[in-house]
Amino acid sequence: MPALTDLELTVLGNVWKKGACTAYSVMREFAASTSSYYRGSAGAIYPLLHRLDRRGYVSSQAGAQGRRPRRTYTITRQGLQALRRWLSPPVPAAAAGITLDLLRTRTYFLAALPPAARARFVRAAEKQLREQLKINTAERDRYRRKGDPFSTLAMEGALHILRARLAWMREMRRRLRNL
Amino acid sequence: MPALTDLELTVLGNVWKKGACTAYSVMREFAASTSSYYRGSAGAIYPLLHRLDRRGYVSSQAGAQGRRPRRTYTITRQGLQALRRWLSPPVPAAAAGITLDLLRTRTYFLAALPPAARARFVRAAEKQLREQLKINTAERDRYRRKGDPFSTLAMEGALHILRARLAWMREMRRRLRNL
DNA sequence: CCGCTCATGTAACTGGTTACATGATTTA
DNA sequence: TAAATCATGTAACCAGTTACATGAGCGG
Repeated sequence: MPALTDLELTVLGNVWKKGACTAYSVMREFAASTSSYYRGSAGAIYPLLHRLDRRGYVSSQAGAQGRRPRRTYTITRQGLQALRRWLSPPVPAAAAGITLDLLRTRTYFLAALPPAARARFVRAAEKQLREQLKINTAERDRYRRKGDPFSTLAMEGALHILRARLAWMREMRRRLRNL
Repeated sequence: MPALTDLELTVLGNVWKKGACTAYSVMREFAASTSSYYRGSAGAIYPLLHRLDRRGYVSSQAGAQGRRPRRTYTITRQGLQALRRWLSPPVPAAAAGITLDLLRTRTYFLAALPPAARARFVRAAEKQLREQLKINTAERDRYRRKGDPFSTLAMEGALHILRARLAWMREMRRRLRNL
């Protein structure tokens, strides 16, 4: 059987964190998260949890109330083991490597613009970054109030990156002047 | 006709930057880049350039040398226009928003580990980040030597982010001690 | 009783990857 | 002359999204 993907492990982590929960509630969490690269669509989550169930990483209980199916998932020993292995060294290089940054990809081609338009791009980017900083600070605070120190720490990471990108834009503005 | 995707615009930008070039050379560039989220596979690039050609964003010249096809692409006026529009305000919120960070996704679930193992994770992550910092610094220097200030600036952005993630890990180590 | 949210699922689509086929040209 | 690289392409696959269908339960 193939290794679990990052999405599968992230879902597994969610199930672990919540205790018994439905596929729907995991889906909501993904959809609500501002940080999510995955949209958290039903078409991804439902088959994924079936898969985890079949392979023994989670167990499922059919809900007794009513006649319609209401399935709750719980992580198994094997699932917790897989989750812990994922969180243990060695950390794969790809996890630390730089990913897609739509501001960076644009920066490569800034020479295609006249100087004044380059400055406009940078200012617009700074504005958007400040906007994102506001949104994600609010999310960090929500986690903090909920008393979830690890999610708080995770969002803190997102804020670090956002501030770094903002500093990069300020530096860019300076450097563009004498180019 | 639908709007161009970010990948299409990135390829278009590459063609603009190189002047006349083959699909193969664009593919090599993507494959070589450490920053690329796209692998730069033939199966993606070749059809993509055909598409840009059909829609008038690039023009193609069949190579005269030999009897085998050797197609070079050049950006058109319409293509340059699209590229400039991409680089002009408003910057879409998604471009500034936070993306997938495989260290962050792991951080959410660090509570599943015993305290000593958490610290091991952070140290391993720091090690990988330092490794990536070395690799990307070298890439930045390559761009600098080539005299490409915008690509240099772009890689500078990647370095900013890598350093921010490293600082975040150091902070995490401190915070984990009294948790 | 109307609409909203909870809840489960599927079918069609999309866009990129993997793996392969093919052949010319260059280099050891 | 063999191996590597340049060069172009395609077919099968895969994972996630979009859009939809279905129905229960609850609040206004």
